[in-house]
Amino acid sequence: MTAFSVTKNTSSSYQDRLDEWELAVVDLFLNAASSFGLPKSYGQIYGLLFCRDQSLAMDEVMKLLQISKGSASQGLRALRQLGAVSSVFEPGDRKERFVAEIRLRKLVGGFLREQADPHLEKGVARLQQIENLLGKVDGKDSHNRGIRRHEILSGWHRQMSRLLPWVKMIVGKSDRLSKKSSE
Amino acid sequence: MTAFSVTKNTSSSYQDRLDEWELAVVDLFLNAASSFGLPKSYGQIYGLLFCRDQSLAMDEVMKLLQISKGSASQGLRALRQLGAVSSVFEPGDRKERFVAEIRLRKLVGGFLREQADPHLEKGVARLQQIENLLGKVDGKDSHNRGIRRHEILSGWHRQMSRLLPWVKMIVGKSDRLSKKSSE
DNA sequence: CAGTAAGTTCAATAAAACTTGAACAAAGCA
DNA sequence: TGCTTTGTTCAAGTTTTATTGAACTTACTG
Repeated sequence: MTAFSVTKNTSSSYQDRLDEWELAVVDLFLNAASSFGLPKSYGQIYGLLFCRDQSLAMDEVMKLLQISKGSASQGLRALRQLGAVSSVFEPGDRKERFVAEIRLRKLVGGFLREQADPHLEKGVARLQQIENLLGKVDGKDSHNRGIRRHEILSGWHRQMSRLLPWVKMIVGKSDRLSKKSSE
Repeated sequence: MTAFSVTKNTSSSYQDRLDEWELAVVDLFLNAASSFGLPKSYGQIYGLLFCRDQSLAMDEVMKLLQISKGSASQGLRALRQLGAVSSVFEPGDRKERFVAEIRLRKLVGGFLREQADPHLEKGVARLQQIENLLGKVDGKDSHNRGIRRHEILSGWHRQMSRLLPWVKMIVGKSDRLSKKSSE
């Protein structure tokens, strides 16, 4: 709210404000992050880095997005863990600087690796647990029913396991027409 | 907690408690729901129906899961909207009864239709908005950068649009070996 | 019709998730 | 070593989201 109107802001080398289109992109990623179940601040940070050609350091991210040190630190760490940003060290500078990964295949791959794969693994354990509980069921009807449900869940698990590799394949394997990068 | 131990509970026709394996399944779906960004109660409700051969009415769901009327009502409605449960009316009974959809293809299809497709549509609008904002950028460098980013985002959008149909295809097209249903 | 059962709504409440910032560690530099 | 910069951690605070239950509709039923 209360935007300081349309100040030119074309003064010197560094800006401390985002362009309007950058704000829109940041907001786009903010929303995207929520719908992938990630904190909004992660989306903002990624969005900002996505907009920039130059790497940014943590304090610049904090200032530009007006988020706290804690959020910036945790967000950048998580994004790196996801493979969505990588860090670079300019020689003769102690600060760690960050750039966004813009290859969709990498982004999707990282997300699946960090989010989907762990769920599938937990799924195995849960199925096992259900199987165990089926051992000590009194009623025969319930036991049979349980067996059938366990079979269904196992089938689903198998199918999801198969799906993920396809997703990783399909994304990024498009007509490599336009520009060189970005996929 | 404080389970009334291993009471036989095989007495008469209706039980008011879940078997241990059923509790485990309900919990599995509770967790699954959270990780898909849906309220936990939706997962519980679906999980319960998934376990049962017979349809359940809303009051039975409430009692078995110990959730409120509001949660049950909203949960069942949302799940039906997602295509994850369907309702049946026993003749001569005023109550609406519910059963779980167990075909994975249907579940995934419904989820994508209700969750992913809307996001893709909103994406078109957002891209348009960014394009508009690029019209009124002062700096040439920023403008160019914005154009490039817009192209990247458009490419991503196109790829995601392509991916979804594949997902719907792949899921459920497995070796139709074991049982007849469940896919 | 009045009475009742089934289901919805939504403001209030509870629970979960995110963000903050001050205290803390780590490491370069003088 | 002491000073400074960079980055992490986490308890407390804030915001968001989900759940509850009482009041309200709807529509059977006698």
